[in-house]
Amino acid sequence: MTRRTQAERSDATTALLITTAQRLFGAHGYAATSIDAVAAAAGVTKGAVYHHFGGKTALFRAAFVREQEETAATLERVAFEQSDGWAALRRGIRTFLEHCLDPGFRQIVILDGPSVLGWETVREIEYGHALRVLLDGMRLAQAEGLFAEGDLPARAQLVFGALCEGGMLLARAADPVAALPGLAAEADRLLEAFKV
Amino acid sequence: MTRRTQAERSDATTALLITTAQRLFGAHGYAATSIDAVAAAAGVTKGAVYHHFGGKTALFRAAFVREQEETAATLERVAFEQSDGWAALRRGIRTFLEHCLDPGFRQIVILDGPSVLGWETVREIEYGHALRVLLDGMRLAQAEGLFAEGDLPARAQLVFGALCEGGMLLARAADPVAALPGLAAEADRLLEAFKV
DNA sequence: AAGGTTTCATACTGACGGTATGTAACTTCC
DNA sequence: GGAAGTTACATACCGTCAGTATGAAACCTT
Repeated sequence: MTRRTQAERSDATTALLITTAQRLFGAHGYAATSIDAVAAAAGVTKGAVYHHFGGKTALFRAAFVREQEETAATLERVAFEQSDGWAALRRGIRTFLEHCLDPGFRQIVILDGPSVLGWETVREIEYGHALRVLLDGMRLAQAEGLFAEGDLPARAQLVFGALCEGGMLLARAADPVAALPGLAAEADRLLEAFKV
Repeated sequence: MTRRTQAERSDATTALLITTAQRLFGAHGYAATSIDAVAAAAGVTKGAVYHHFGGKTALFRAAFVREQEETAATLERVAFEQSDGWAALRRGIRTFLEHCLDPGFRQIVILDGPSVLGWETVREIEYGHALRVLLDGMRLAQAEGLFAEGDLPARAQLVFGALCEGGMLLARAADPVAALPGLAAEADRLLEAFKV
């Protein structure tokens, strides 16, 4: 093997483990995925996992954070393309719903996340990613005079909960692509509740 | 022990197991609760559990259904006291949020349910209980001409998702009793989105 | 009351999360 | 540039727990 620094070795293994964990946890769920399975799929053994992560929960948390990072990045990208805060919110809703068509995202973030990490931890992470983007959009819309006064964090949370349900609903639809517009319309309507 | 019929023995043990499972799953979560622990707390052994239930998941499912039954009963009771469909919906929202102050309900229904049973199963059960009451309320309000046309099941689902988030938010508040009115107001506002 | 069925207890197996310990790869210091 | 020490991993092992097999006790049928 070519000579690598410790940092390179460590980073490569860690990154590979997170990617592998994301794939397996996402495909089969947390409970049905053993640490040995993740390690084997990554070409290492359990020892490596426990060297880099505190335990199975910590490994899952890393995969969860990765999902959140990817989601937030996508949301921010499409939001920036919009002209005003309100358009960004509407576009974000649609994008989030589409994002829920990824089975791995649904399994890790929506289904297993709260159970494995607890609600507090999940929301803490989301406040730094997907939920932050939503809240930023609401703040922007409010600054533009389009959004009613009120408890914005709570409001964002409620809408976020509705969107997660919408995403699951969409994924179960016989034809998700066809179901998206109608569902997005209902979600948009939810948002209208807070229009000034 | 006094002589009992088989049906009495069976029903008594089953009921006791469900109640005990509800308590332990609710207090410590699904993963941290062993079948042996439930059996011991109910004064029987694992053999009895596996005689009456297909496995740990089936036992949890029974506890989940029980939670739903209790929730739906409470919601229906308060809804019947209201004068019209819209008032019933508003009262139901408030009652559901209060119901989320029960840690066992949050743990079993909101946190562990989707992960353990899967989203399909959870929603199937909820469609026969809590979600059905919400949908009935929406249908009633619509029949009274107060509720806008649209995909009611999807709408109920979205609102339900928002309410679950609201319930978790409420439970985390430093003073839930004080936080309830504000949160209920935000949730009510969500509902206003569908007012004609 | 004898034989059959239901209800449950006991004994056991395999899988898996986690730990302890050993070893190879890399870094630091002389 | 080699010894000493640290980091990155592998291997072996333990405890826990879901699930199964088997047997005994309670109940039912005739």
